[in-house]
Amino acid sequence: MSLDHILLGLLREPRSGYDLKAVFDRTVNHFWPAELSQVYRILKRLESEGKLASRVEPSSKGPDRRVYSLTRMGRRVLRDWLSSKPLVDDERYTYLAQVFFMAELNDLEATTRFIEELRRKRVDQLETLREIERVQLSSVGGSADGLSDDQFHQYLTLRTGINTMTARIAWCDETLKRIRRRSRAKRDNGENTRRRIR
Amino acid sequence: MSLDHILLGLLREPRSGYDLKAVFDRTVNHFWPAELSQVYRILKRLESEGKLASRVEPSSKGPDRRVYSLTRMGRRVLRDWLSSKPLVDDERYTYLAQVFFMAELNDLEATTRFIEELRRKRVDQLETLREIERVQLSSVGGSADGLSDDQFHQYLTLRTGINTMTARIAWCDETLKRIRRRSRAKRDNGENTRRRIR
DNA sequence: TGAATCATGTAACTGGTTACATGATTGT
DNA sequence: ACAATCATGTAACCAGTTACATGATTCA
Repeated sequence: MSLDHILLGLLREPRSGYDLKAVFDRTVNHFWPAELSQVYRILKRLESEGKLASRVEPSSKGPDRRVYSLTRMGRRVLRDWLSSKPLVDDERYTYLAQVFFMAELNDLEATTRFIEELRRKRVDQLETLREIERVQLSSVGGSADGLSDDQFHQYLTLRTGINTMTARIAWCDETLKRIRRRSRAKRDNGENTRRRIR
Repeated sequence: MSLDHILLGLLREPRSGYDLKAVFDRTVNHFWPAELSQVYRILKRLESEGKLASRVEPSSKGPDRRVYSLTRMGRRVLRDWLSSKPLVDDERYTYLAQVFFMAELNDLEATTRFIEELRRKRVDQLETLREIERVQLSSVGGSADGLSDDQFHQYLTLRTGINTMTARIAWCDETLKRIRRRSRAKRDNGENTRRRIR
């Protein structure tokens, strides 16, 4: 149901589905990616539920646009959702499932390569977030103090992305260290064993 | 497709759906929760795809059990998946969507209460993870060095949970601080404005 | 005797993705 | 002429949840 509310939130200004998708990609994408097809379906349903109203407008460029705006009911639903408790979702991480079973490969170097590759992806993601942060802060003079209330709340969501991404990179580093320590211990142990056997 | 592979992973020892669910809840639950109904459906499909084989056994307690085990193909599929690149999923956070639009309430104290409530949930989750860590480490003498290869990889997934949860709690604290700073600035500013108006 | 646990499964629904269909306008 | 962008939508599929049906065994 959350995409519903995100769309209501973004529609505090009237927009078309196509516009909405563009705004989406620039703003909430980092914690809620969405496909255009899904956006259109939900807009339609929200209108049938009375939370949105739409009118068709000619476009300056390309075909007619269907522009949606909040109804009184839509705004009420949005505010009720904002006033509710923090909604914490289940989280699923495929790559952790891979790590969990990776002993099956019986190859600590494979695990190392895996973590290194993951680290690269995470560094990329962090850089993207930091870039957005830079743009956002520079538009208000470089300090978070200059943000409007709206911008401030949006900025907070960016900060948590940066925080967790940093923690994940730290986990990669911690993990690589643990693997090295383990490999060392194994090698030493192996040598001792061999020596004893001879 | 990940639940598929997780089940294959857990089935390195033959088990029934019911057993599997119990193991699930004790082990991979923190990064991949699953419902029993879903487990049964996927086991059935994996068997029809030739990745699992099953036989019915009488139970010591209750009705007959259908015990699944890996086929050669199942093991190959598991190993291929483990050998592939880290699979990083989209992440969706409803509570961040709430924060993102929360300026609509025009009430920084509401945001404060929201973050405090969230912090409490996160502290609970962290405590759960730490408890699992304690149990796991104490079973091998308190140090990660005593873990088997399998246990070691499993322990790593626990560590990332602990890391990110800690980062999220830090974000709550950082956020509460930012809000206080902002409220102070607003109050001071408001007083100045009022004074100037009079 | 009745609750808890063991055990397997189906059906209806939900929220998402990918692929496809259609077509106008703008700039090279 | 053709690619890029603007613009809206449908259909098929997929992975998950919730609710329900069924029934055996064990223990208080």
